[in-house]
Formats: sequence, C-alpha cells, structure tokens
Amino acid sequence: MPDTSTPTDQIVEGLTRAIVEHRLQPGAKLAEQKLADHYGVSRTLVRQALFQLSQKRLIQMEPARGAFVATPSVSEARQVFGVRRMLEAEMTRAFVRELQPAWLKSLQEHVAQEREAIAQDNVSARTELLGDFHVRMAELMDNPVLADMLNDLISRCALITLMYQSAHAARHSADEHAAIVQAMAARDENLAVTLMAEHLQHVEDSLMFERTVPSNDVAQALR
Amino acid sequence: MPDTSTPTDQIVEGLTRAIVEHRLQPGAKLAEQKLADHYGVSRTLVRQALFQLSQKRLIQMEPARGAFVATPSVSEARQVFGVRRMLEAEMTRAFVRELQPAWLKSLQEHVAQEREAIAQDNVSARTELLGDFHVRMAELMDNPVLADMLNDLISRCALITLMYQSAHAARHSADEHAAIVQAMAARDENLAVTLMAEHLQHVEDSLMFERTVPSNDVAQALR
DNA sequence: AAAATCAAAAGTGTATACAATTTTTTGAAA
DNA sequence: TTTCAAAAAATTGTATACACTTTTGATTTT
Repeated sequence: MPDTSTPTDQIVEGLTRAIVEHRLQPGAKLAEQKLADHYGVSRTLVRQALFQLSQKRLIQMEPARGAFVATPSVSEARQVFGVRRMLEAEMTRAFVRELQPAWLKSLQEHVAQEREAIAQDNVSARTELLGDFHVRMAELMDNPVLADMLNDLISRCALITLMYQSAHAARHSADEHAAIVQAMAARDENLAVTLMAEHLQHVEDSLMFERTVPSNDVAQALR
Repeated sequence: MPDTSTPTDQIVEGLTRAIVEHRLQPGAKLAEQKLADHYGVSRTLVRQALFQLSQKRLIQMEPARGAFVATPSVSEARQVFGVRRMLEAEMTRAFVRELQPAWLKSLQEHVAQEREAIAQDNVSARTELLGDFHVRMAELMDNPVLADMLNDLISRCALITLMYQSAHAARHSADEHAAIVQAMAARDENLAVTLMAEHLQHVEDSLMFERTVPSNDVAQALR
C-alpha cells in the first residue's frame, strides 16, 4: 500500500476506508483526541482531515459537539444515486463513441477480476472492484475530473449501502458489468447506456437502511 | 448578505467570491498571515478555509510553499465542461419529464432577471445569474445533492472563463436559456436536452485562456 | 424510585508558540 | 553590472495552551 503524501491525507484515507467498509458505522462519534492518539499526531491534523471528510459528506460535523460518521437520509441516498445515473449514462455514451480496443480489453480484464474476487469470496476486494469498474471507465477516457467526482459519489454510495452486498447481489452486479461491456463491444451505444442506467437502478433498489445507533469503538475499528 | 455560520465558512465564502469574480487572478499567492490579518482571525482558521478551497479545486496547495489560486490546464478545463455537459444533459431530461408548471414559471422569471441585469450592464449580477440558472434547475427538482455538485462545477468554470463574459456573450447565453425554457414549456424533451448541450458547448467555445502570472495584492482584492 | 440539579470531566474552537523550510536580502567576487 | 553565496526574514507545518461548551455522574429533591 503506497504512502499518501501528507499525514493529513493518510488520516483521510484511513477514515474513508473505515467508513466505506463499514468498520465505522453511520452515526459513530469521531473524537478528535482518540483519533490523534491512534495516528500519533496532534488534534490539528485530525481536524484538517475531519473537515475534508465533511466536505466529501462522509462525516457530519455538529458545532461544539464533534464529528460523526454521516447518516444520510433515504432522500439524500436517492439523490446521490440519481446523480450517478445522470452522470454515468452520458459517460457510457461518450465511452462507446470514443471506444478504443484497449479500453474494452481493460474492462474485460476488470470484470474477470471481479469474478475472481467473488469466486474466492473476498468480500472487501469484490466491493472495491465493483465500485472501481465505474471509475475505471473515467480513467480510461483520460478524464481525472470525472474519475474524482465518481470516486466521491461511489464512496457516498458505499456509506449508504448495506454493510456488505450479499454474494448474490455481487454476482448480479458483475454480470451486469459484463453485459455492459458486451454492448460496448458491439458498439451499441443506446443498449450500453440503458444497461448502465438499469444496473445503477438495481444497485439502488437493493439498498437497505439499517440505521443502528452505535456506540462504536473507534480505536478498534481502525485496527 | 446573510452571515454564514462559522468564521471558517465566511473565509471560504469570501475567497470563493474573490476567485470566481477574478479579483484574485489564477496563480495569485494566498499567504496565510495576510489573510488572517484581513479577516481578523488566526492562521488556524485561514488554513481550514484554504484546505476546503483546495478540495473544491479553486486553489492549489504546494507543500511548504503555500496556497495559490488554481491555474487549471486547458485539458482540465475541457474535462470540467465535459462533466457539466454529461450531468446537465440528463438533468434537463429529468427536468422535462417531471416538469411542473411552477418550475417553468420560476425559470422564466429567472431569465427575465438575467435580461434585466444585462440591460443594466450589471456585470457581476449577470455573471452570477447566468450560472445560477443551472443550479436553479437542480433546486427546483428538490435535489440539493445535484445542486451542490453543479455549484462547485460552475465555480470551477467561472475560474476558468475569461475575466468577464463580454456583454454580447452574456446576451447570447440568456437567449439560449430562454430557448431551453421554451423547449421545456413545449415538453420537447429531446430538444431541451440538445439545446442545453449546445449551450454548454458554446460557453466552452467562448473560453479564452489568459494565463497572466500576477503578483497580486491580496488585501486589495478582498476590498 | 424517578426527576432535577449542579460540579467535575471531557471535548471542541481558536490562538499562539516553535521547528523546519522557503524566500528575500545582502554583499562579495567575477 | 551581473552572478553567486550566505545570512536574515518571512512562511509553512505541527504541537500545545486555554477558554468555552457539552457530557457525565453524583447528590439532592420530589
């Protein structure tokens, strides 16, 4: 795992993973001093990290009360997925229009990786890969602006979705990814766009909101 | 002008306006102590604000060297506009599909305001209104997630575009907004989407990159 | 026993201190 | 005058200090 540049970035990275992987449950208190102790830095750097996370909407800061892992409402969750559908429908269209053989190969390999992780029952790898499929498209198109934006949206989705996707749902997602790639290979722009929109709708439909109010042990969650 | 909640937010707000309105030119150094003096706070709060702005990509932070108003490359600029086109094309489609009479009225009034600002040659008002047209659509659809995202994208676009749009270009934009609203009123989904995409393309095409390297007086730019 | 009260503890918000780095200035040599 | 080097000044990065707010928990009151 490569070092991210600044200490603050490392904290952001670590907390993001913990939140996205649901080791920190929505609503969990993020006490500054505890985090500072865990990372061996002062509260100053922890605060910087928390502010960044609050901008990414992964945590919510309440004045004088501190930071908590975000607990998005059902309405907000639907909006996030709505934005993804809008953005990714058109992204798919652009992708097919500018399609290059190497792109196709890359996505096919990616789907193969997804299936391998699913076969091996590697839950965290498969979750990450299933999200990365979408970011990979933006990266292949050489559009880091889009890739960054999708990455943030997908993090928010991960916070929203159920603890872990069931193995069944994961297989379903991988199959849909494969179908999308197939439509792309056939240069069928409209089919690819439709399949992508449907895929995202399926992921959204599989949402379940377990809003447990947890008194979470931060130190343990971060290992 | 209403007070934003925290002091940090006020600094973010102030700097955002200064950058978007080009009172701070791309590349300008943002020295922490100078900003702190100007806002009458300590560097602590200025730093928090700078980190937030760097996440919004309005400024760029270089390690040990400080913060500078961002100078996006031509390639990045095209990507930002590309994302806007993707997102707003589908937003327009959804808007027309769910269209309510009140929405139409609101947009028509907005265009009227744009034209008033243009007639009065109120440059900063017209620039803000022309950008807000797009955010208003998201707000009318009751989608703050989308509205926030568009707001950030439009800020980045404002940083990119020439100092101020020419009066001619502003009139052109307002006319295109009016045409889009007309297509919406006719419930012509595809026409509205097409007009929106073309509109954004026109704005992008009117881009000019004046990359002056300025030694900018921060205190003066902030009034 | 439940509710209310208040003191102590813990936690957040901001300023300041200080080490490390970068920029500017100064001054000598070419 | 221009160029380079070293010292001085300014600036950033991080930790710490301290005021103020919230939370906790014991004690009293109903």
